[in-house]
Amino acid sequence: MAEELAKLMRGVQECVTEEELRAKLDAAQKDARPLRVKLGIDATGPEIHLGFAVPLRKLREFQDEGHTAVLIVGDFTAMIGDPSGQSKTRPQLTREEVEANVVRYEQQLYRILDPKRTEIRYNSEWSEALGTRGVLELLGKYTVSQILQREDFSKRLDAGDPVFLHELLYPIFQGYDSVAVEADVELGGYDQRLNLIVGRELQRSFGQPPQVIMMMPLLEGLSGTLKMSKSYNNYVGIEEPPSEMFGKLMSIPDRLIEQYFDLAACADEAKLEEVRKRLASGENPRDLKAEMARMVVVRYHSEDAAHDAEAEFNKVFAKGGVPDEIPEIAVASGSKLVDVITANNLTSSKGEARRLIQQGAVSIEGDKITDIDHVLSIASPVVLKVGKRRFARLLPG
RNA sequence: GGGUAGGUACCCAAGUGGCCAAAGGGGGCAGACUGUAAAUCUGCUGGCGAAUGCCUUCGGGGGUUCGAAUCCUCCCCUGCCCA
Repeated sequence: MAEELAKLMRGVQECVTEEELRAKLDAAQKDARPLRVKLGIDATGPEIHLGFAVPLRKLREFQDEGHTAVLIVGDFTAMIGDPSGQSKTRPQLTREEVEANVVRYEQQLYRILDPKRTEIRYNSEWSEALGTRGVLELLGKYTVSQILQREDFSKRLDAGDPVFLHELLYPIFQGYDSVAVEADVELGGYDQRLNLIVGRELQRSFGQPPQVIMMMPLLEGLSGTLKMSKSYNNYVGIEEPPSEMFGKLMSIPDRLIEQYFDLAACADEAKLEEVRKRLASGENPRDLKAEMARMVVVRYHSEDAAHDAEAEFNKVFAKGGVPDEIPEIAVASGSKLVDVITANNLTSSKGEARRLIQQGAVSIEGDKITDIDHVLSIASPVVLKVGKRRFARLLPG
């Protein structure tokens, strides 16, 4: 019991409150009633990334103790868009798009979660049923100043940026999900703090025992400036091919190494201590980074895949070699290099292709091409390299 | 409803008649170097064209002008103050 609690508390940034969690775990055991552990998923995009994997793994730990995972697809709240951070209005998705995303999401979810103890619910189910009267009643349970405590809003207000009324309601609806599914515990990233607390308080207003909330640390994105997020395109998807994953992980700034060992590679405390020591000892951070990247690839693919990915990375980037599998392009004799590059999406415009050529980023069989008007005549297959990581094999055709 | 400040490229943000495809920063890409796709330094960062060039882009429409992101006008949107 104490063991279970300790396990569940590991890696949690903040828990409100640990005592309540202990009591709930006790009661669950006594009554043989599994806890309902809620986690909201963002189905505005089809991919699960390493950052979201953090709370998902915690959810799995709950499942391993026999508890039930309740995943909430925020198709209703998606119409509002989580106001955390930005003032952007998110693109509104149709029901069909959201459902398609959820289908893709599910297979990814079950790489981490146990499907037998998983319940997936759409929050439109109860939010839409609320009706105008119900909404008003719900809104009567919370005050403006409570919502405005939220830093996102107060910052935007102070900065003179617009805050729309419907955004203010986002936390309320998200909180109401907890009431609707009678959550015992809710997990989330630390940035979800206020949303999670609202859930607690609404449950209280509805006469339910308030959920315990557990916040997980946020994983920083690849460029190290913002949290990992689909909207910033700084993420590693858990279903990305091994070499892609490995390469992306190798690109993180050095200062994120420990964090990635912890949150992405799931290293235990002993390992983290070792990493700290080795970093401090002046060991080449690259090797540590490679170790971390390997651990992550092993986790989502396999030992073999990790080996191959690393071998390929070394071959291509450390030694300037060529990846094993590259697209093949048949080139009619007399074609212009710029056209071939552009037509095959190695660049997004001819202008970009020319720029890259001028910058010395394009080579054929290792020979740098500097003439932007270069005309191709291919007698036998040759390797075309554009920038550091775009390759193609040119075939006579 | 009145007053006032704004709406600029992927994001933030300068520009207030021609030198503006539009400063600067971020992000992205590339080169050098290296320890890697880290750090650092440098360059590039709307499209088409071989090119003098042409086309699209400064909230939207209309207008003034040889010429507009910049001026006028109407409209839409946001902040702030007043009612």
